[in-house]
Amino acid sequence: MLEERKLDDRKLAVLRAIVQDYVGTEEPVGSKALVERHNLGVSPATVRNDMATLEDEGYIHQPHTSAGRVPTDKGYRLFVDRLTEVKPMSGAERRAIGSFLDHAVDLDDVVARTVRLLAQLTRQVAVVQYPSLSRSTVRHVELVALTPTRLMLVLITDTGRVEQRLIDCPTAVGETVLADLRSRLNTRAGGQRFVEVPTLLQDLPESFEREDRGAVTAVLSTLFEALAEQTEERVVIGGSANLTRFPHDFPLTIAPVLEALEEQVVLLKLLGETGDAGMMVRIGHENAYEGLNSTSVVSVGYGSGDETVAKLGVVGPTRMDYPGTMGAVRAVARYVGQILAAS
Amino acid sequence: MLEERKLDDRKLAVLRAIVQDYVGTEEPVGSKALVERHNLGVSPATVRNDMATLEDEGYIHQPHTSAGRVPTDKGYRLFVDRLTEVKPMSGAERRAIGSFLDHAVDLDDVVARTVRLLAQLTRQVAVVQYPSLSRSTVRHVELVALTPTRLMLVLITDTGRVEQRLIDCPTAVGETVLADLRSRLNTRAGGQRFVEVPTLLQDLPESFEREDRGAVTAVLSTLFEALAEQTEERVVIGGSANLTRFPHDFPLTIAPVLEALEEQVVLLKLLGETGDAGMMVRIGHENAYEGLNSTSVVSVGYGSGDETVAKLGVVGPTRMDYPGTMGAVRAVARYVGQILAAS
DNA sequence: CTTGGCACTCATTCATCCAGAGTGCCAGTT
DNA sequence: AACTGGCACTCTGGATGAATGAGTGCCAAG
Repeated sequence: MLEERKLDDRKLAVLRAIVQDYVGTEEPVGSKALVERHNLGVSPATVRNDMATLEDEGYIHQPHTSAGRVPTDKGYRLFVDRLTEVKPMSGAERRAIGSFLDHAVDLDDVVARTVRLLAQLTRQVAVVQYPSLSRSTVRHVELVALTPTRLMLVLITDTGRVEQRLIDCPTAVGETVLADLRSRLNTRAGGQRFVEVPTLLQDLPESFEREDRGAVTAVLSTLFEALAEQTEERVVIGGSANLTRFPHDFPLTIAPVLEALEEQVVLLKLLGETGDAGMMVRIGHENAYEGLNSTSVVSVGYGSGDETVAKLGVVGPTRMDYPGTMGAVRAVARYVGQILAAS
Repeated sequence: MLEERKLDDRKLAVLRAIVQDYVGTEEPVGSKALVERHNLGVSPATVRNDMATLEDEGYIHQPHTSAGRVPTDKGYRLFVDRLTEVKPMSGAERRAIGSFLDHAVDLDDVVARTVRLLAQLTRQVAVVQYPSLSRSTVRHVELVALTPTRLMLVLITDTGRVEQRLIDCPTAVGETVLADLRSRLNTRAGGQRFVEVPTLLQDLPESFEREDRGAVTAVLSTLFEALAEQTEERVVIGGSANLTRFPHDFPLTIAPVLEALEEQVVLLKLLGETGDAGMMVRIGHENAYEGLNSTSVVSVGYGSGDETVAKLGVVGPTRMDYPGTMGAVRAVARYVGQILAAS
């Protein structure tokens, strides 16, 4: 509050112009070039005064005396928060996204195509988390008796995944018991979220005859195990070659980024910080992970309907086209959500 | 043959020395430095003559007049083939490999640790293929009639994987036919390798009544499909940050390499070229994929027992320490094989 | 066949210089 | 009070050029 009193509209316009120019040219931008390219309606000298203020406040920075100014992380932050809007994709771009993703044949393919597409659209490194199934629900549970003491459990999730397990029962299970168990499993667990299923089913053995409880327990523990495994999280990346498009800060900054990108844990944490609603932009030092201190991360959740099942985003230099990147990330996330909802 | 008549032992020694020095210093090596660092027992002038011959024959190359010499791909090839031995890992290194891999808890972990380890040992980019299941065998095939025209096929592999498919038959299938089919499937396909199953079963429909053949064919094609999917191959990479250790040829050569590493297809092809027995070294332009023309690939198969179930290797600059890299790759492959055999 | 000598070539390095972009400050104008 | 034009100053980046030195090819002699 106190600080911002000093920043009138024109100073903000100057900051916006600086960010835009710098993102375009990748070179420090001076007062003269600024008034030429943007009609600010004032002279370079005035802009210089504004720039001095902006520098005092820490929004821009001078690499060395008598060079132009470069936005700081703080400057980008202000730019993203207050000086710009997410740039929507053009109709043509949206159609391209659609037709590219529509050809996906299964979940793996959706993710693979998404990461590719995002990398191409933004010309940066794309990061896509596999739909976490902890929010997923159970569509159907099937039990098949292979032999009297050997069952097969088939779990079908609402995202269309099928998982099957073999179960060795301590005692033989009759056909009627099996049918009973099958129907109870589905009425109680069907449509429920994975995480809730164990709670909902824990007292199930009690409603069976004593001699069948061992078998029921075996089935349940196998089911819980399968559910737990389905929530395993995974991240895929793409377009890492785009890192080389910044010959500027080389290779000082690229190596740690590559390392970070190989660490599933780091990526999951990174994406995990994204709120369930809305887009997250982490600029430079705002990233907890040190190797990403000179990069920005734009990420957003996606999912079918209004539920977030996973996150996706891009990693690029702090000097990135924020409006465009945010637009691309949002558009892709929405489209992936639609695909998941449809299938 | 004809060419090599010109290369006496000393010339070969000179080539060896050039390769060794160049790998160490990353700088073109001249005649004087050569005689100083290796006791060749002759004067620089003599070495110069030898170098001229070597250059005529295409084994070394001069970046510009009055610079030292650099080995060509052909030179490295000769070096690898005839001038050096695989350098065995030291005892300490072998123990380190063992203790690192021994802590793996499951297959995913083995692969993840292997790729990490290989990247660290060689300080290059490691590539590890998941054990291919094309060598796996069928343990059991189960057929369950859900409705008269709807069957469920369950495939169990010797690695414990279970795959299940629904089949819609064109005609109803009687219980006796089903039992017959089930038993024939298991006697013929049980214990057999995936790849051989289609051949073994292709004439199966003929031994059934005409009206059941449609159903049998449907079952078979579903089974073949499931088998094919189980052999899906996957490759993981690690240590891509090591690419940045060569600020020399930057970023001209790094971008295509990163692109190649993201292409599963390219990597699978690359590793696929490795013979089942023995190590493969592909130097520079020997790599079919253009983006890898300035890199060398050292790869070898690994597996439990004497069977190769997959390949692993590293990608690095042509100017790499071949003996050391080959030693590391071989040692890791052997150890992974042992782990797989034990589990 | 080997060697020492020698003239020659070039990349690299360093210092110097110049041009240009950009700044901060100040005094004058609106 | 805010803006502007002018001015002196700073500093980078590119160009120029000379010195350096590593390295070569060739030749005549051992």
